[in-house]
Amino acid sequence: MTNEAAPHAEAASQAEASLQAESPQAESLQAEVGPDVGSAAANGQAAALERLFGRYHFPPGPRRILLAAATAFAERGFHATTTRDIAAQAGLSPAALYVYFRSKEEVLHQIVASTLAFTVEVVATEANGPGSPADRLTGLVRVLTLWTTYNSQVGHVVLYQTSALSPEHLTDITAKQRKVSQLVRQVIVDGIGTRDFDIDDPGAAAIAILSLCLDVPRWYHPGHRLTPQKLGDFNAAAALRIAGATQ
Amino acid sequence: MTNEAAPHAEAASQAEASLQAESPQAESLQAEVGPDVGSAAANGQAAALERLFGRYHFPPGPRRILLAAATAFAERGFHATTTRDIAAQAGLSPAALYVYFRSKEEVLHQIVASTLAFTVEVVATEANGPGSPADRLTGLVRVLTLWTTYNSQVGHVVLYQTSALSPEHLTDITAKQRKVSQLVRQVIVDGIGTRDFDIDDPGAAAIAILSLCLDVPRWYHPGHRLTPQKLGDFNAAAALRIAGATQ
DNA sequence: TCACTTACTAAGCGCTTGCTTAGGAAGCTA
DNA sequence: TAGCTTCCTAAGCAAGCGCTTAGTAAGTGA
Repeated sequence: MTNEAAPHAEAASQAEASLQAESPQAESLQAEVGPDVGSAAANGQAAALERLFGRYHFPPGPRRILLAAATAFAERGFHATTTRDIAAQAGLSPAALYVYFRSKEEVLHQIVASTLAFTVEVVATEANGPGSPADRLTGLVRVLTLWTTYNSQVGHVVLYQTSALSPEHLTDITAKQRKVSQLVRQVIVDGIGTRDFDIDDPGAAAIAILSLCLDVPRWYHPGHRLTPQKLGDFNAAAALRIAGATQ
Repeated sequence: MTNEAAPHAEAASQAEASLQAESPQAESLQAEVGPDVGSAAANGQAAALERLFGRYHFPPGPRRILLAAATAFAERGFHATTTRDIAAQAGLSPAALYVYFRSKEEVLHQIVASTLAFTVEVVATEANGPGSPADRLTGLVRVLTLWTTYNSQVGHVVLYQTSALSPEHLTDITAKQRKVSQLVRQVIVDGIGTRDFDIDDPGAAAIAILSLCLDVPRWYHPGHRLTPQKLGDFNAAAALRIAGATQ
């Protein structure tokens, strides 16, 4: 309340601005979805997050806090995580969090917003790519499945912790989530138009196909017998079947 | 800690015993999945919960607390809900909760356990029913979708709040969840055996089909343009397509 | 009438929470 | 060396938390 225009939340605010304004070079979006070859699966989650927060130019201090918070929020949930937990995991004092962020809730918002901003980029690239609607749907489902599989931890946060956001932040996040749904829906509508797909209700089909991809963080854990690649291929094939793709 | 064999947690313990021992007459399981005809959609969620807790013989006191807690856990999450919230919503004093339950965590466990016990019953009835594998898969997906749609609130709790359970309770709950997955998987395996279905990986197919049904509480809210019936039909058709049902 | 049971509540304890305030050490610039 | 900036911490406050203890009003059975 007394912290309305706190001078010390600048790093986060700058990053927030850059989140909206700047679009980093999209040369290798697909490569960035997953971990580097050879990196351990478990560590891959943290490494992917490090890269994500790096993309949006968070300085080292905020980045350590965001990384620690994302892991804790995923494992225990927002309300079960204390600011002391986050600070300890980041190797900082409890007060450090408030040097970079206005509140614990803002930490959550930064995590969710940057994750979703990247997701929208990745999905849009595939949805608006060249090729037939079937090709675009395949690419989209594969890349989204890879993303949720490799990043199942932060996926948990984006999907199941957003109710802890303030109303304003929730509006922002809901808009980004709707954007992803819209992109999927458009590919299906296009496919119906070209008679590549045969399905009555494109809205319901979009929801079902998104469910395949977005339900992953609920049950997947690193080391599952289905590798991210296998799961991406399976979901892509299942999506084509749901859409009634004509062979 | 000091409450190891508290005499006042008897109501819950008795209900827990009956939860495991007794199987109520399954005459009209399907009818019980949804609300009574004519009841408002929003109230239907509370009415369905009332019926559920009635099935498992919770006395009126515990029942009021379970109902209030289920609603609050669904809307705000376990950790964001206080015992005072629950008691106030139930019209009781904060201490009343501890007359019937050992802890707030036990309230959560009772909600999740009774919900899942009923889910297993409903799904098992469809999975082991008469008819071809395609008929059984259709019935299973339709009834499970109706269940998650009509009960999206408590669905939220069962699916996304279980990490707040104690290790012992979590083991119990995970076993029940696995039972549901097993039932779906078996129908698909049967269908592959009879050549009704054409799919390489029955495990992955079971996961995908369950995702259609279980992702519902994440996005569905009463009043959505897709009615529970429409959604049940759509998901049943989508499940057949995923399984590669031969027409 | 009186012992007993049922179904709760008033009051509050000990602890943890998110967050604030005031300040300090280390490094850079001139 | 002096002044300034950067990056962070020690200490603690007010509020709220889960849960306990001791007790009471309203029935019930003999």
